[in-house]
Amino acid sequence: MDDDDWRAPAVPLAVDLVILTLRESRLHVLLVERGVDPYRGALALPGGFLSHLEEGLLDAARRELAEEADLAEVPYLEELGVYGDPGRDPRGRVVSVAFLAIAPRLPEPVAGTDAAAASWRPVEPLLSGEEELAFDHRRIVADGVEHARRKLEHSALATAFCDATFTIAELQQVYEAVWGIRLDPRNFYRKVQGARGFIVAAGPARRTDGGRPARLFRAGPLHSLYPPMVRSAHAVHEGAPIDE
Amino acid sequence: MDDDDWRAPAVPLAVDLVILTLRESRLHVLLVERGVDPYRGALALPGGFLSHLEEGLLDAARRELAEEADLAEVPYLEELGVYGDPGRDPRGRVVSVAFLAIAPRLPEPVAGTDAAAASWRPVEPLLSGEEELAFDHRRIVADGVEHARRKLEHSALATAFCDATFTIAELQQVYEAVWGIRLDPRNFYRKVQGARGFIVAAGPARRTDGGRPARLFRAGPLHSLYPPMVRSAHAVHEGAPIDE
DNA sequence: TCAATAGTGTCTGTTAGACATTATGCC
DNA sequence: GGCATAATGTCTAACAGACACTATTGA
Repeated sequence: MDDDDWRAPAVPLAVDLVILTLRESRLHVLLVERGVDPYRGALALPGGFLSHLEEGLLDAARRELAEEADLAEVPYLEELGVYGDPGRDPRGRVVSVAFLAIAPRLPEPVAGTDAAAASWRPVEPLLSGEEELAFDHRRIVADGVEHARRKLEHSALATAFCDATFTIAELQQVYEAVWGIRLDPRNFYRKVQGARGFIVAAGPARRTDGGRPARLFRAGPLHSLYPPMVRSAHAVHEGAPIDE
Repeated sequence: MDDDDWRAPAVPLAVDLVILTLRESRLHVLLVERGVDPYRGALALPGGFLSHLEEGLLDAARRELAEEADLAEVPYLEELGVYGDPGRDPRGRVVSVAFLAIAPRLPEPVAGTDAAAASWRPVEPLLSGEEELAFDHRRIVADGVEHARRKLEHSALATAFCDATFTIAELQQVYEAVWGIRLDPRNFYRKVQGARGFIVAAGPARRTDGGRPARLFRAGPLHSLYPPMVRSAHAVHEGAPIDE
C-alpha cells in the first residue's frame, strides 16, 4: 500500500475451500463436480466468487461452506494461502484465497442445497495425480494437506477432526491417518496426556468399542501444544529431506 | 471457484512487504513514510497496487521490493497472508497480499529511487503499539515476526539474515534477536552442527572478531531442519500459553 | 602475559520409543 | 473364562541443558 494512483487494476476475487475429514481412517477432501465451463464435469474444490464488493473473505468462505457443503459450522477454518497466477483460470485473471477447514466425521455424504454434486474423496489419488482436478486445485489440496500435517504437531488441530467428545484411540487415528504412519498406542497415550491443556477428561463417561470402554475427552483450552507431538524420526520416509 | 456468474465483483489488489533484517542485534523492519492521504505522514509497509491486470503477485512483490526498498534481490521472499477486511482502507475495499522478506544486514539505510523515505525501524515499539502504523500494518508486522519466529525452528530461514558466509556466533545472534532469548553458545554450536545440511563449512577461511577467529560457513542444501532448533522450555515466557 | 572468543568434552535429568503388565468391560 | 482393548509401568538409548576445559588469535 503506497502512494500509487488509486485507480488500480481490480481483480475478481474468489474463495476456495479445502475441507478435510476422516472417513474409514483415511483422509478425505470434499469436492464438487463442476456444472459449467471451464472444466465442466471435472472435480473441483467448493468455492466461488465474492457475492458482493464488501463481503469479507472469511465471511465468503463461511457462506460457501454453508451453500456448497451444507456445513453450518466447522471447528476449524483458517486461511491457507492465495493463488493468483495469471493464467490459472482460462476465463482471465482471477485471484483465489484458499481456506482450510476441518470437519469431524459426518453422518453421510453431504446432500444439501447446492451440495448435491459434492462428495468426499480420499486425498491420495488426488495428490498423486491419479485423479484430475480443475484449475490449480491439486496444488491447493496438496498445500492444505501439508498445512494440516504440520499443524498437527504444534497445535490441537487434531481435535477438530473428532466429535465433541472422543477417546484417545480416536485421536490417535487422526494422527495416523493424516501423517500416514503408525503410532504406538501406549506411548501416544502418555504423550497426549503429558501435553497439558490439549485434552481434558469429559466426565466419567465411557464408550465401548469391542474391548474395555475408554474414557472420553474433549478439546482442552490450549491451541498451541507444548511439548509438541513430534513426527518421530522413524517416520521420516515420505518427502525428500530437502523441501521448500 | 464454481458455477457462479462470471461477472463477479472485482477488487483492487495490493501487495505489502514485511522486510526484516538484523541491525545491532535487534530485529528491524523496513517502513516508508506515506506521502499522500490516507495516513499521510504515517509509517507504513512498503507496497502498492498491482501495476497491471496480469501482473503476478510474487512479481508485484519483487517489483515493490526493488522500487520502494531498492533491494534487487533477497534470500527469502514468501507469501505471508491476505488482509482483506472491508474497511481496512478508508478509500474503499482493498485486498492486500502480504509478503515476508528477509534481508541480510545492509550497508546503510536504503536510499534509492522511491526509497528515500524508507527507514529501518526496530520491531518492538511497533508490536507494542508504542509507535503507530498506517492501516492494519501493525497486525501484518506482528504476523510477519511471528511467522519468522516459528520458521526459525524448523527451517534454515536464519541463514537468510546472514551474509553469504557467516560464523556460528553470527547465526546464533539471529536466533537470539528474533526469538528474544539468550542461548548457550556451546550447546548452540553442537546443535547447529548436528542438523546436517543446515550449514556447511565455507573453506578454511576465518574471520576475527576480538578473540579467536571463527570458521566460516554458508547455508547448506536443506531448507527443512531435522532435528529442529527448539525454543527451549525455559524460553517459554513471552506469549500466553494459549494462542490461536 | 592477559583478554576474548572459538571449539570440545562431560555430566545429569528428561524424554522418546520399545515393550511388559495389569485393568475392565462384553461375549 | 476368554477376548479385546484401555491404561499403567519399566527399561534403555538419545538428547537438551548446564558448565568445565582447551585452543587460538590479538593486544
